Amino acid sequence: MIREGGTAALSLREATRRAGVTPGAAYRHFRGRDDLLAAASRAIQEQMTARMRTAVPPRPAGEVSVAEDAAARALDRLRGVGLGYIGFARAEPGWFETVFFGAPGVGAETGAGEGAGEERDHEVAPPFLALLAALDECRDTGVLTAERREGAEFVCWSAVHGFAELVIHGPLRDAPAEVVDALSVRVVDDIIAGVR
Amino acid sequence: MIREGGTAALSLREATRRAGVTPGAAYRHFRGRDDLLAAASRAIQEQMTARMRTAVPPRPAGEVSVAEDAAARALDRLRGVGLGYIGFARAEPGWFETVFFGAPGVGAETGAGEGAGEERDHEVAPPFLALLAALDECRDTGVLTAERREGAEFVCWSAVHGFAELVIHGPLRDAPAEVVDALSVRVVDDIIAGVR
DNA sequence: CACACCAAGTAGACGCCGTTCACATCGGCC
DNA sequence: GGCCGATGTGAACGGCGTCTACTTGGTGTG
Repeated sequence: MIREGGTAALSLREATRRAGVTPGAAYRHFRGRDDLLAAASRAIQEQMTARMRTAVPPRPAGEVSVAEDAAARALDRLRGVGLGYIGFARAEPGWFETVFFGAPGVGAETGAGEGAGEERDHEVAPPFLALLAALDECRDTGVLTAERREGAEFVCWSAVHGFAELVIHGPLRDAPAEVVDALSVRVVDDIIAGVR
Repeated sequence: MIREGGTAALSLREATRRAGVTPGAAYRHFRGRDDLLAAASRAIQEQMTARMRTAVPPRPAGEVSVAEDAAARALDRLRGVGLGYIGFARAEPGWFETVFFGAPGVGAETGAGEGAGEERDHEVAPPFLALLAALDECRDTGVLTAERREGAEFVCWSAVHGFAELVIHGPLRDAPAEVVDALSVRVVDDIIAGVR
């Protein structure tokens, strides 16, 4: 349901209907619609990281790792993470909409959890972890100084996520695919240049 | 209602209730809830551009415009647009959420309008226009080459909009204000560096 | 073996929502 | 003076999320 129609299209009643069950049964497994949405969001994030992993080709078997090659590989990985993120958003806009946006409303009413043992949802999202790893690799291979590494994840994530939204909801909504392709690499390359 | 609670908090019934009127009356002025939301979005965008205009200090009265100064002023204006955008998103997250995201669902079912004279909503948003103007000024003053100017609006908008989302919904949700302040200028400066 | 127990599901209700339709009302214009 | 269009009303329909009391079927234990 999320896949076609986005977050708003997730209906608890419709979900139970498809499961061949009455609406009340859902409350045996989820605290409510929001909880169901959060569970879906987690499932989607796994798919997303998997896709981002396959988007960047695995390191070639040759072990001739001159420092220069290691740096180039780190840069390629960083580009792959960014382009993979954008690619996922374009391929599955409904899923994408849910991932980083689904759970909390705009109000700050998330405080005052019920129990004490409540595990907060503040664990870092897997796709964000992939970005962190790529940036660390850039620092370790000398592509990024330690100073420039600091906070770079926010700059990179901002640009890539913002572009994804631009393509899905914004003025690039119905631009031809080749234009979006070209702009994708432009955004990723420019942001990497700016962050170095 | 949108201001506190975001897009989802806009209820047509509640709106008519506050207006002291029955729900049906709304349909004399709007085609439905989506149309009301679109009207609200337009109103918000005007407020947003006004705020972005005041965020960048007006040009000093001195008319000693060496080319160098004109370039510096163009750069300042570009920074101001970016920081104003982020500032608006932080000050009014509910409004912000609606502006670039309110109207269409994720599906592409916007086609097949009813009448022939239907004016499409593809007119460019005013805050985006402010960005275009700032970038043009950068080109005219030599800050940006004509080649680099091409498509730069998408790179800039991506970074700034993405950062705003990061602050509102993402891992920077409850970061202290000073950290967000510092990261804001980092993002804006890095993206300008990358785009040049 | 029998029994208590508990997870899972059901039936039905409540209040909110968006939307529609037939009907009232009231002001301005020919 | 009578018409008409804009505006609002009242009631209804179906869908939604959520809650509560009640049934049921399997499982582990005395």
